[in-house]
Amino acid sequence: MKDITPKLISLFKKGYATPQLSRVAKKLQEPSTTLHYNIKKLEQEGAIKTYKAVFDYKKIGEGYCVFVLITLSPDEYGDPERIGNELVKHPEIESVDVITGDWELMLKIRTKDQDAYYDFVKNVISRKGITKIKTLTSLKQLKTEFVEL
Amino acid sequence: MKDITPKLISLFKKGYATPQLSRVAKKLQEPSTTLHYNIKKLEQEGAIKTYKAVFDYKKIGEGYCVFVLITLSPDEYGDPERIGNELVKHPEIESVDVITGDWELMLKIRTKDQDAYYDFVKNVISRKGITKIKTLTSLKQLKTEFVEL
DNA sequence: TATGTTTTCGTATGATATTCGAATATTTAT
DNA sequence: ATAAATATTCGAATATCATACGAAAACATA
Repeated sequence: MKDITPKLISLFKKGYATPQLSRVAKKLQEPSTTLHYNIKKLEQEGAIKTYKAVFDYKKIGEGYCVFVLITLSPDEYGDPERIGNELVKHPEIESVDVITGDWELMLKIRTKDQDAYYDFVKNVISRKGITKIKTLTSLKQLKTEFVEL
Repeated sequence: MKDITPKLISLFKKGYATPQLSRVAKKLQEPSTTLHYNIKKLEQEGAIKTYKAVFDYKKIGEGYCVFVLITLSPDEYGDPERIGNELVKHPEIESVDVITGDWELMLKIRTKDQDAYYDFVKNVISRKGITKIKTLTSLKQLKTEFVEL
């Protein structure tokens, strides 16, 4: 056994997919060359960043999902993007937003289980610059990435 | 002009893409037939829900992004999934989660601008069953759907 | 160790995207 | 308004690619 699956998941999480021209052509009843032209234009304009897979995250060992609200320390408060751009690197993090209101950053994180999340908090989130976090645990995901579950 | 673009965006938001076998094969240095077998298995198991595009949402007229924390009325509190499953239908909503803590539901919503969001709140969110909402506006998106921006 | 099942992977085939060029539509300049 | 430049549509030919198939290997089960 080669166990290619985790490698596939890792690739498809961010890309390595492509539009299915023939299905689109059938659906929209337009010539595929015209669609091709329009799609390439969207890609070149940067309107489309990538094509990727959406998973049933429970089935790929990432069933635990949380939102993390982050309060930055006074010295980091002025530049939330600095810490945000470090967090972005971690594969467990689905999204990072600088936000308004009572907190400075919002993360969406997926891990295997609560234990794995606790490790992640210890190793990644509990660092200088982050004063306090509030974790909102997802009990049930009804829709993600525009895809109904 | 046919203005196919909005139709394409609508389709690619949820699907109409497919794995790019040849690129994966080159990347992983594995025979494409073996990869094909493994990918089909993931799809049949339901581990992969769909393949879709990730956009630069500013460039497709959905630059305004917010997180909405929802407090349900006492009579709806026991079954947050009911209202959640109604919300799921709206194309502006990227994700819907039932959550723990001070609120019952968490939404991620994308609209053109603040005006469009206000309309959305009036028409969709301000309804019986939803007592109170707290909107956290995204000032800057650093990562979304596992894709760095 | 034998038997059934799953996984790998080459070959052949069918399906599909992409290129190209011409026609049409749209925008821009005068 | 008209012409010129540019952008978009789309059919035909080509090149690329995914998929079906079958054989061999790996793995699991008894």
